[in-house]
Amino acid sequence: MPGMSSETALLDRWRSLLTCYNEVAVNLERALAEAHALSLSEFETLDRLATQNCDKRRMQELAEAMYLSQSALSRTVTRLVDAGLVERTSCVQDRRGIFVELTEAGRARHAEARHTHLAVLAEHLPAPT
Amino acid sequence: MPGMSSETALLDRWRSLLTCYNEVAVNLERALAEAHALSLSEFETLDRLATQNCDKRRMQELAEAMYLSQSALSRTVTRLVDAGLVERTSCVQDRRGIFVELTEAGRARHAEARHTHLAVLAEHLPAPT
DNA sequence: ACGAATTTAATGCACATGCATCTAATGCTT
DNA sequence: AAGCATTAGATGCATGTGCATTAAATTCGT
Repeated sequence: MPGMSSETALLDRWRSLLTCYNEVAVNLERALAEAHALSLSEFETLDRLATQNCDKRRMQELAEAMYLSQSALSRTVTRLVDAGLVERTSCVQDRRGIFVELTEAGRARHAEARHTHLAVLAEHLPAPT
Repeated sequence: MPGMSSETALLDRWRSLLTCYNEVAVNLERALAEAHALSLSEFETLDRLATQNCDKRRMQELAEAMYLSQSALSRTVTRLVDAGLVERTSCVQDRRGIFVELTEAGRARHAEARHTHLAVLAEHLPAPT
């Protein structure tokens, strides 16, 4: 029966991807929440802002680099604003646009959380075969 | 600076895992919903029941093999029951336990959906390097 | 230059999930 | 045998997400 073994190989790869992803994601989520009061989405948002050269990003640019819908990102940013970690500033060139910018507190929180992030990856992300 | 390149390698692997997982998961979710009115969790639940030798599983056994909390699984099963795809039958040996069992409709739905599942994996799961 | 179409981001809504709790049944200790 | 601890699974609750819609600003067509 042709294609049989490639089907099971495909399923195996998907299963192992799923296992691996969930293992890391669950532990990241827990560690970031406990140690830094951040969800994974929140950390990823801060990380995009801290990592890219300029600390000021349009919502849309942010959304493109992330695995969140536009609405989910909007609310994530709202939570970060409420926590004092980012600020929204409207953009003069196109007044529909919104800039999101790290605050000092946001930069500091990200710097702390980065270590936890790396530690969890080192512990739970299996080495490449 | 020691460990520097391994850190970026770690981050790169995590990013690519994330990208890959999201790409596949989003497409699976959409394809299964459109073509078979199933969420990924629902499909995975049916799949566990259809794949394991006996079609009758305790909630707990099911939960162990899945990436869902106990409560999420309980509600997923409730949705599948409402859709007529599985049945709950209580277990005589231990009357706290609940057996979950595929119905004929459930078996049929899984058989159809399996093809969609494989097709999406084949299309979106990158080949191993 | 004016109006329609498009784009940006926020919001109402429905819903799936996890945590904590609850109920029922079983096991364990004395 | 009685009582306490444990286990199985369901449910209340809070929350994060996506879809569809909305409001405001910009762009395009004529």
